[in-house]
Amino acid sequence: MKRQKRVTIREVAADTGLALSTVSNALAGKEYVTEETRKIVNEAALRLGYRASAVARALRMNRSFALGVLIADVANPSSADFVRGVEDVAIEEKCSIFLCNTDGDEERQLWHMRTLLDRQVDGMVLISQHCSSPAVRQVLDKGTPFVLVQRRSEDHADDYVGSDNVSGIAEALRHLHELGHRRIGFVRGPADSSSARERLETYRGEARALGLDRDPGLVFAGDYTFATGLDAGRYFLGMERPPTAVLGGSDMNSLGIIEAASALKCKVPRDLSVIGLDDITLAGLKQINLTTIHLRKREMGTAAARMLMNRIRGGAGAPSAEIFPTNLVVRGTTRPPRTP
Amino acid sequence: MKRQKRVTIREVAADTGLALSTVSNALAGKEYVTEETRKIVNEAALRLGYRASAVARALRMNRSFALGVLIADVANPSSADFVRGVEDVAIEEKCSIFLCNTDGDEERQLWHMRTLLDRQVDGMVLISQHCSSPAVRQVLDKGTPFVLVQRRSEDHADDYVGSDNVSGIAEALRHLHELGHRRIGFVRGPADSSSARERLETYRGEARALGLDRDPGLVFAGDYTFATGLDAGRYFLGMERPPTAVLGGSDMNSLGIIEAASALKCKVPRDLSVIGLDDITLAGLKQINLTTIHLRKREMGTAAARMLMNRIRGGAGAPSAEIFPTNLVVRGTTRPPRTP
DNA sequence: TTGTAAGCGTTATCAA
DNA sequence: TTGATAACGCTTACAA
Repeated sequence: MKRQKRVTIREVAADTGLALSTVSNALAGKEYVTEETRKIVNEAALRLGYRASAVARALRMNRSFALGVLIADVANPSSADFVRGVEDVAIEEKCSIFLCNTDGDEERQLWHMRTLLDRQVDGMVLISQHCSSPAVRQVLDKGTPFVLVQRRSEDHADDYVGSDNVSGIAEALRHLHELGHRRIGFVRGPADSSSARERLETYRGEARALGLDRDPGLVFAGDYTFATGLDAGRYFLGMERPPTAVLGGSDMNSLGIIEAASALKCKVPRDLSVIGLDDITLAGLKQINLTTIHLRKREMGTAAARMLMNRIRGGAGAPSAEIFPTNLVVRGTTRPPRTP
Repeated sequence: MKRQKRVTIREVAADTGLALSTVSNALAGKEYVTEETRKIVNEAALRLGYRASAVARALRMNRSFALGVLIADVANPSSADFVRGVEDVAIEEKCSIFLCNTDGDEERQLWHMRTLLDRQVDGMVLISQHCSSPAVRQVLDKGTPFVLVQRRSEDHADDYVGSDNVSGIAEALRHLHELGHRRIGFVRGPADSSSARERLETYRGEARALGLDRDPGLVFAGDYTFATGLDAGRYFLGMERPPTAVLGGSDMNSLGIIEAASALKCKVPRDLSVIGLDDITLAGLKQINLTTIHLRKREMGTAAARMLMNRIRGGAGAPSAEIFPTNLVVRGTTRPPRTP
C-alpha cells in the first residue's frame, strides 16, 4: 500500500479558489463566514478527503487534545477500569489518551511524564503513582494540569480523586466484629501510598474502638499483588495464634491469602474469614464469591478526567478533591469464627 | 501552578551563541559536530531544562513516534495483556501509545482510526477489530502501516499476528475425546472474526474425525462475554440431550457456563466438563481451576509491535503472518463423563 | 565544522 | 466578510 500524500488545507484552498485562512475559518465554524462559502468549503473538503493535521494544529494552538494516563499496569485486573473511565470522558471531549505503564517504578514514571510533556499533552491523570518525591514534583510543577487518583501527596494540595478509605475499612471491620471476630489480620499497602496509610490508620483506630486484638504482628506489609497475598496468608497461618479473619489490601491480595490457606488445608470461610478491597470483575463469581469493599473505579476515572478537563479549560481556584464512597459487598468469604 | 513557558532550541542557541542548526545537530548526535561544541550544547540544554517538542518534530519529520492500539475494551480481563505487550516494545523504541477502546463497534473504531491518522501515528495495531468492511478498508488503505491481531480479513493480505486456532481446538477436543466425551457443545464467536471461524471449522472437522455427535444444536452462537456464557450454559443444559462437555469461546464464556451450571445444580466437572480459551490471569486459581487453551497474549502483542516497527522503518516485501502456538492447560474442569 | 533559510500544516492577527 | 502573512519549534538542504 503506497503511503498516500496528506491532503492539506492548501489544496482545499486551491480547489475552491479561496484563501487558506478563509478555508480554515469556514472549517472552524466561525460565524462571520458566509453560509455559501462554508458550503463550498465543506463540500470541497469532503470531496478531497481533507482532514486537519492534529500535529500542526497542536503546534500552532499549543493544545494537543491528548491526555496522558499513568498507571502501574493495565494488565492488572484491578486497574484497567480506571483507564476506561478516563477514556469515557476523553471521547466526549474529542481527546485521545496516551497510555503509560509504570510498573510502580519511579524512574519509569518520570520517563513517561517527561515524554508526555514533550508531546504537549493537555493534562495527565496519575493513578496510584509516585507524587511526593522531588524529582516527580519538579515535573509536575512545569504547569501542565494533572489530577491524582488514589494516591496523593501530603505536602501538596493537588486535584485529587480518591475513595473513602476510612469508612470502607471501618465498615469491613465492623462486619467482622459483628460476626464475632476479635483477632483480625491486615495487609498494608506500599508505604508511599496515601490510601494505604489512611487504611492502616483506620484499621488501628477501629481496632482500638472495637476492642480488637492490637498485636502489631497482625499487620503484614506488602503491595497489592497476588504474591503478597500468598506470603501474607502463609505468614498469618503460621503464627502461633493466627487471626480468625484477614483484611487484604486488595482483591488480589485476598485471593492470594485464600490460595495459601487452601494449600495449608485451612478452609475459607470456615477456618478463616477474608475480605478484599476492590471488587474486581470476577470477585462476584460463585467460585470466588469474595466479600470485598467495592471501589467505584470507572466512575473515579471519569471524575478525574472531568476535573482535569476543567483545569485545562482554565478553571482556576483551589485544588479540589472528590472522595467516592465505598461499600462492603458481603459475599461468601466471611462468617463467624469457629468456636475453639 | 503557573503554566511555564517552554524552553525552545532557540534559547539554547542564544545561550551558547551557536546557531540553531548546530544545536539541533549536536543534540541529534551528528558525528561531524565537534566534541567540544557538543559538550557546550548538552550542558546548556541540561541547565536550561530544554526538551525538544515532540509536536514540532513530528510535524517536521512526518514521524510522530506514536502508535495507536485499538482494542474492544482494556477493562476486559482477556484483552489488556495484548496492550501491555505492545507497550513493551513501544518503550524500547521510544514510542508512545494511544489507547483506543472500540467496544467492538465499527463506527467507534472508524472514529478512532481516523483520529489516529489525523495525529499522524507511525502505525496501528488492531486487536480483534473489524478489518473487512469497505469503510474500514478505506481508512486502512491510506498507507499508514498496521498490523492485525487475532482477526484478519480473508480478502486481503495484511501483516498479521494470531494464534494457532486449529491445533488449540483440536487439542482440546482430543483431550475430551480421550476422557470419553462424545457429545461436546461449542460456543462460537462473532461471525466476522476470522479466529472464531477457524475455530468453528476445526470443531466441525475434528468432530467428524473423532466420531463425535454432529448435532448442529451443539453450536451456540454468541460473543466472548460472560453473558454469552450464561446464555450458552442455560441453553446447553436445557437441551433434551445435553452435551457432557462444552468448549467455551473464551474463558469468560466458560466461567459464564460454569455459573449457569451451578445455578441449575449441575456440578462441574462431575456433570459437565468445561474448557476455556485464553487462560486469563485468574484461571489458575484453585477456586476457578479452569482447563483452558492458553494464548500467548503478551508475546503476541510484542510480536505485532515489532512487525509494525519493521514496516514503519520501511521494511517492504510481502505481508507476513506470525502464528503463535497454543497449549492446552489441563486443570480441574474436565474429567470423564458420568456413566449414565 | 558551523550558519542560513526553507518548510512541515495549522491558526491568529490584521488589513483590505 | 475575505485575504495576506506571520508565527508555532523543529529538522535539513545547502552555503559558507
